[in-house]
Order: sequence, then C-alpha cells, then structure tokens
Amino acid sequence: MKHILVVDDEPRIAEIARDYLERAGFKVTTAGSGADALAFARSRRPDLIVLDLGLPHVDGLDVTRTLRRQSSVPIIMLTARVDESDKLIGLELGADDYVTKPFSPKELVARVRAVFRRIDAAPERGDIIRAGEVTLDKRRMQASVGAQSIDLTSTEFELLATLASQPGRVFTRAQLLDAIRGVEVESFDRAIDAHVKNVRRKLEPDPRNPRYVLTVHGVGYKFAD
Amino acid sequence: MKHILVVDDEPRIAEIARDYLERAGFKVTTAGSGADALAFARSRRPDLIVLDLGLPHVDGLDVTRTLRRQSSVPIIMLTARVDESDKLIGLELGADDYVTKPFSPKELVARVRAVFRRIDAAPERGDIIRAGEVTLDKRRMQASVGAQSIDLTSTEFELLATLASQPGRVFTRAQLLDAIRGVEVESFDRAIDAHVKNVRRKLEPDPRNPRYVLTVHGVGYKFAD
DNA sequence: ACCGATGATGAAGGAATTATGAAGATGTCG
DNA sequence: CGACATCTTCATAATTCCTTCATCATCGGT
Repeated sequence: MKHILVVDDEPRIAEIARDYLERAGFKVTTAGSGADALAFARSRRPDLIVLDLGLPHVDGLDVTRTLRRQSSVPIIMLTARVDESDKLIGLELGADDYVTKPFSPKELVARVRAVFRRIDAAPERGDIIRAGEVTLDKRRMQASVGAQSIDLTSTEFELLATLASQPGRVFTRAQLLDAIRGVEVESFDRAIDAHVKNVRRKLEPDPRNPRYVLTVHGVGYKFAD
Repeated sequence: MKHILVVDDEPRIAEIARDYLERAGFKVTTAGSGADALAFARSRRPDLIVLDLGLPHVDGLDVTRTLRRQSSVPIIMLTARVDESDKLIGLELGADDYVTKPFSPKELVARVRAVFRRIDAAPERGDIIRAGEVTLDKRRMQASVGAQSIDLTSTEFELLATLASQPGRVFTRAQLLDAIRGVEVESFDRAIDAHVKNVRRKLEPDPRNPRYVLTVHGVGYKFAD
C-alpha cells in the first residue's frame, strides 16, 4: 500500500486530506511542521509527500530543497495564492505537481493518483539502462549486476549511467566530467579516475580485470559492448 | 548551450516551463502564437521546440507541418487531450515526444533531456568512415573489416582514419605524423613505419601482402581505392 | 641482374598514461 | 560541534604503447 505524508500546519486541512486519501486506499501520516516532515521522510520513506508551501518557520520550499538532496520522493505542493505561487514553484526545482488552495479534496486525490500513475507507468524510454548483466534504474538511482544490487554514490551512478547508456562509445574524461558535474565546474580530469576506481570496486567481480568499465588508453573510458 | 523555444498561448504555462528549463541549463525563448513561433524558428534556429498542440488560430499541428518543410528540429508536443489519435497524428507529423497537460515541469525537463540524448547519441555525419570493406567508427574508436571488428590504439586509429578518409591519396610520413601527433611534436619519420606495421598486423588478412594500407615507395603510404 | 636506397620487422628501452591507496577538503547528519 | 560520507587531490607503483634501433627484405634505376 502506498504511504503518503501530508504536511500542513493547519490540522483541519491535514485531516481533510487524510480522510480523502485514506478513503482512496492510501496509508496516510500527517505532520504539522517542516522539521517533523523531514524527520519522518528520512526515517520512514513515504511514497509521496503532500506539502503545504506556506508552512511557518521552515517553509515548503526549504523542505523540498532539503529532501531533494537525498531522495527523489514525489512531492505535491499545496499553494495558497494563485498569482505568485506558480512563479515560486517554477523557480524551485523538485515539486512534481501542485494544487492551489482552497482545493477540492477530490482534486487532490486525482493529482496523487496521477503522480503514482506516472511513476508506476512503464519506465520512460531511457530511464532504465540495461547493458548486459548491468541494470541501472535512473528513477530509483539503483544499480545492479545480475540479481545483485549495489550501492553507488550519486556521482558514481551518473558516471556509470553515462557510460552504460552507450556501450562501446568512448568518453573522454572531459565529457564524463560534464556529464556528472555540469559544464560549469572545473575540476581536475583525474578525479574521474578515482570515481572509475570506486565504481569498479563495487561493480566488477574482479576489479583488476574489469569486464564492464574499460580503459581506452590515451582517450578515456567506455562501457563494454 | 542548447536553445529551446517554448510555444504556448498561456504565459503562465510558458513561464513555468521557462524557469525549469533555464534551471536545467538551457537557453529559453518563449512565443505566444504559432506565427511568432514560425518566425522565430526560421530566423534563430532553436535546438528544440516545445509546442502546445492547442494554440489558437494556427494550431500546433499546423506549426509542425510548416516547420517540417524546412527543418528537422526536434519537437516536443504539449497536449491537453490524452486522445490516442492526437498522439498518432503528432508522431506522424514529426513530433519527437509527447507531454500531456497538466504536466509536471520535472517531467518536461526529463523529456527534453531524453530527446537531446537521443540526438547526441546518433552518429554525426563524418563520424563513420567507410572505405570498401573497412569501416571506422570514431565515436567508438573502433575499426572493422567486414563483420570482423578490430581494436586499435588511439595512434593507430588516427593513422588509419587519416589514410582511409581519402582513399588513393598518398600521404607523406611528415603529413601522417602531423595527423596523429599534432605539429608540435618532433619525431622520427620512421615511427610511422612501426605504426603501419602494427595496423597491418591487425587489419590485413595477409600483412605481407597488404590490401588496404599500401606503400608508395619513396613517398609514403595510401589507402587502397 | 646488380647495387644503393627505401621499407619491413622484431625486440628493447623509455616516455606517457593509468591504477591505487591515502590524505585533505567539503558538506551533511545527529 | 563531532562523526561520517563523499569528492578531490596527490604521490607512487604498474601498465600500456610509442619510439628507436639493428637487421633483413624489397624496390628501382642502370
């Protein structure tokens, strides 16, 4: 069963949302502050968060920003004002959808269902990368070799995803830096070597004789094809 | 930097899209009508167009049709209707992907990125060199004779690519040195001989009687034509 | 067919590139 | 603030492969 966290400082609103969402078949937890929401999200990993933009102290955007550093949990924003809200949300990365207050509970349920549909729908083209026995799930940021799933840091994941998305293509270190860091950061090329080493340590059965992430001497790296 | 044209008659929607796409590192221009969009596309050549299907006067399909007569710019359609027939029509006319309204801005960004990934992944003109049975793929830095693929070092690959890019033309050793090393390096001419030997060993069915990389006595080498 | 000049070849040394472990820097969490 | 994780940098070891050289084969003009 999908677990939804509803965050609003007005208990009345939160309760209405809870009633409707529970009736729609979801498990619901409510939180009255941004701090509570963050603590809960960290420890219990809800499947979706309904978040009031106008929380006191730590507002919805702060919560979103903090959450986004560690998770890609879907967020639906509740916004009070119509005029400014779109702009604000537009500027802040991270919300998946938004509902303006006063909202109809039925609309909220519909939006929640829509988000889950999107997520559960057949993976987007390119969202799942399969290259031989290696599988990368971009949405869940999870990698696996065969049935064995492995933990990668976000940088390592991006690096591997870039390589595995086009097996056989040779990437220079500069290209890989772009892919994992964005163009703006200037970093020493050799940082890539360190990440490759770490990826190999986690991914390869025998890191000394890589089967997947291969070195192309004088050029860069490629994923085996 | 990639330049994206967003076309929607609702400024609110266009602005949200602009904000998200700019945060994602794209340069964005917005247009409120099909006529503006066509004018802009003609004069400024954006790298991708996000196009509302339900534009007034000249609708998205008209715009697409007109655009397609003169350009192959990627198009992502925004459509309110989920109707399957619209999808078919749009794809027939050359839309590259679809996002249904109301859309999550994050999804839009993801689709845009996916389209660019597809485009950038496609081999560019000149990236594949074909000379008889020999094929060179610069992106993969791999050569093949018929169906047999061959691993070359980067120097060997550059040497062969230089020769094969102009079959029949004779290259002096100095020219070949320039091509593989850059002008600045001073190296003994005869190093080329060694590379030719190695290329032949890997490439030729019978290295003693070369079929592809031919010696021009007293001058240099050429690729057979 | 001869002979000087040019090319082919295999081996060895050395330059350049990559691998690796550890330390420093940075940011995050409790 | 201290513990922890991650990313980057650095020094050094290991590896690749480029160049050179010596020797033998081939070419072309006479």
